[in-house]
Amino acid sequence: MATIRDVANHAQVSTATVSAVVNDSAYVSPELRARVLAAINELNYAPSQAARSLKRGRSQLIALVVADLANPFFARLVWAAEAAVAAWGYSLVLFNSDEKPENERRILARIRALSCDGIILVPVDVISTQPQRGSEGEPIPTVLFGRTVEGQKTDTITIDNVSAARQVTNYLMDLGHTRIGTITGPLHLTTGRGRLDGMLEAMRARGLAPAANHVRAGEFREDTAYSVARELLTQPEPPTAIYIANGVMALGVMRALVDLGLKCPDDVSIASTDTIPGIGGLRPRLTRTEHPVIDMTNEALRLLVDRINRGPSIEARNVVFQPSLVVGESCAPYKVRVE
Amino acid sequence: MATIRDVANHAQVSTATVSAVVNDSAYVSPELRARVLAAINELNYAPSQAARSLKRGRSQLIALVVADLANPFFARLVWAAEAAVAAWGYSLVLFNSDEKPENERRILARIRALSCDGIILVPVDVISTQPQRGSEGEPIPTVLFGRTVEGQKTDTITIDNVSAARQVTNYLMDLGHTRIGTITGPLHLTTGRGRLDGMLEAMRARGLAPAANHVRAGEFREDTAYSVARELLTQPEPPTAIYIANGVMALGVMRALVDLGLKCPDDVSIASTDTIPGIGGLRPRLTRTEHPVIDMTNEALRLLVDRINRGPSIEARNVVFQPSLVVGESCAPYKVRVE
DNA sequence: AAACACCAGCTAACCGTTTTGCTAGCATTC
DNA sequence: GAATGCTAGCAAAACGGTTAGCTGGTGTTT
Repeated sequence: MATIRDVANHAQVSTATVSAVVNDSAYVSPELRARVLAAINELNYAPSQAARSLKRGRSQLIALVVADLANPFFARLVWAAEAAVAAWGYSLVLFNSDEKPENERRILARIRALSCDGIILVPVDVISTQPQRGSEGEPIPTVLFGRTVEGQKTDTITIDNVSAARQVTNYLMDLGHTRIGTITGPLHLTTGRGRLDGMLEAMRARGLAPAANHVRAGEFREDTAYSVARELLTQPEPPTAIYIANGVMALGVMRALVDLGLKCPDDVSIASTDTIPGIGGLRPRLTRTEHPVIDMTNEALRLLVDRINRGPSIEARNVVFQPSLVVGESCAPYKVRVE
Repeated sequence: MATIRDVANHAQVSTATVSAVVNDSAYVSPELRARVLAAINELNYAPSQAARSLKRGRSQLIALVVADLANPFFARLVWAAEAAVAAWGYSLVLFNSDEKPENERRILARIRALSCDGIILVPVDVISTQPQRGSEGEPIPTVLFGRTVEGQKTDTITIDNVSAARQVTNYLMDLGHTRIGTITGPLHLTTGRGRLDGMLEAMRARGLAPAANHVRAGEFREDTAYSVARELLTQPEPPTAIYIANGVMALGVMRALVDLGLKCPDDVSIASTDTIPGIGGLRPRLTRTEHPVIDMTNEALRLLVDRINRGPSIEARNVVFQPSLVVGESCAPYKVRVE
């Protein structure tokens, strides 16, 4: 393609002038500006991002690293992030760590090589929550999304997981349920841990606690949740209500119910934190918390771009979003079961 | 970060030697190689992708442009593409044209500026199916995905839409249905057009045709399909079976059924081309065709990388995948309706 | 009219790689 | 021992932009 020099020759000006026109970085007389623009048009010139990156040390690339691209929650994040990134004039480079620390390490090295200007990271490994050093030695601007570790020096965007779980659990208890089971996510993640903690806390506040065999690990996965739900519901004294830690697992539980011949909410009440897009169209509608993914993503980008422009001097900011309870038809008041 | 010169100084060799070691592009004595590797390690050196891109004219970036990132079908494509792109040693830059030609134009310009090595494009506009000229003047290697126009000079990966529609329609007719309605996609897309054509063709082969008011445009969207399905089913003589052109719309139709108090498959049979992930867990299971998205994506990348390496000389290849019918419980044999 | 300020536009250095000659040292051959 | 071939490693020129610093022409001030 045409280079800046071709344009300069064609318009009878210097490359500096062409650059000034392209970037609006200095005054150029209307006459020359017109000549340059004409030449650009005629030669179909577009500046090489590679050359720019090299000289400026900025690539106009923002990396998004998600922990599980197959999960609709993250798919939605990707969707929102693409739009936000484009709106700020960057391009989105997408990576999937697939919940594997070794992938994450490889990806972060690649991001460094690409000299991405910023990272939105759903961290898998604790190590990765430490700032990544970039090509200048100072850390690459990073926003951790969704998950954190305590005492973070990085900007973070999170949801109040404890509150989410508390809201849902309170709702179930308000309906009279006391024998409540739960299917949790991985407890080494703040999303998994916090949601279990919130549930336990809410029950404790009313002098309750789930039976030990009513607390099961579902790994945030549909198929695991399916089999765990079967176990949970086929034991001698099954829970009358189940709190499920995320939307994908709720789908698995619904499936288990149908396959076990159980009716929701007649036989068992189901409620979850987090949802999956499209599930809104299904019946019974799930009682769940909704997370403002779009707002969270936009805020993540606002923080990130701000940090890119203002450097590491400013304080780390931790923004916590509040989930909201959306009541569907998947929960019924507790009634003594007729055997 | 450390540059190649830092490494060269530190190891007491020239930059050329460091380059040779890093790229394995020339013989370097074991002794020097060891010194260089040690220096690289010590300085935590990683080559700048920007400088490489500039010099080599290759960026190791592959662009994926999808038409609608909110659609689970494309979300799945993104998931598969990220993995395939990484496996070939590239990074994925993601764009969403949101079905808007003007976005697509902007995106293609951006891709050119980034000097991406290849493009996987779900085209929105006919214009965009013409090859994009890159920084050397020759076209950027491109694979069109899912949709095409006839007489294409570009590599394409498609599904046999006509066959998909035919399979589903035949299945419905085998069950005895003759009054079959359909909710179509946009007819200017080959995916929309082909599926309608396949349905009409299958019916014509048995001397049938859908009533004019039983053919409705659903725009491949959940909400549109919902309202269109309501119209379709509340008219005087509703269809006894509906063929739906994609998975997202099937979800909308299911929702409409529930809201109208109709039972599937007792009151109306539902079948679709294409599905959405996660829908497999729901009841009744949808009768539909499944599209081998992962295979299609892997093949797309194989073609793309091959074209990147071998240039524009080789013939354009058009690979057509076959969908397969998956029978669920959403269809019942036709029976005379008891009014 | 001399001195000066101002500024549009140019020249050239630089960003960090890759790669094309080139050099110099050694081994082989007559 | 001179001529030749071979090759490991180097110096330096790109790649296509950005930008600091310079130049020379114009306008203003005294």
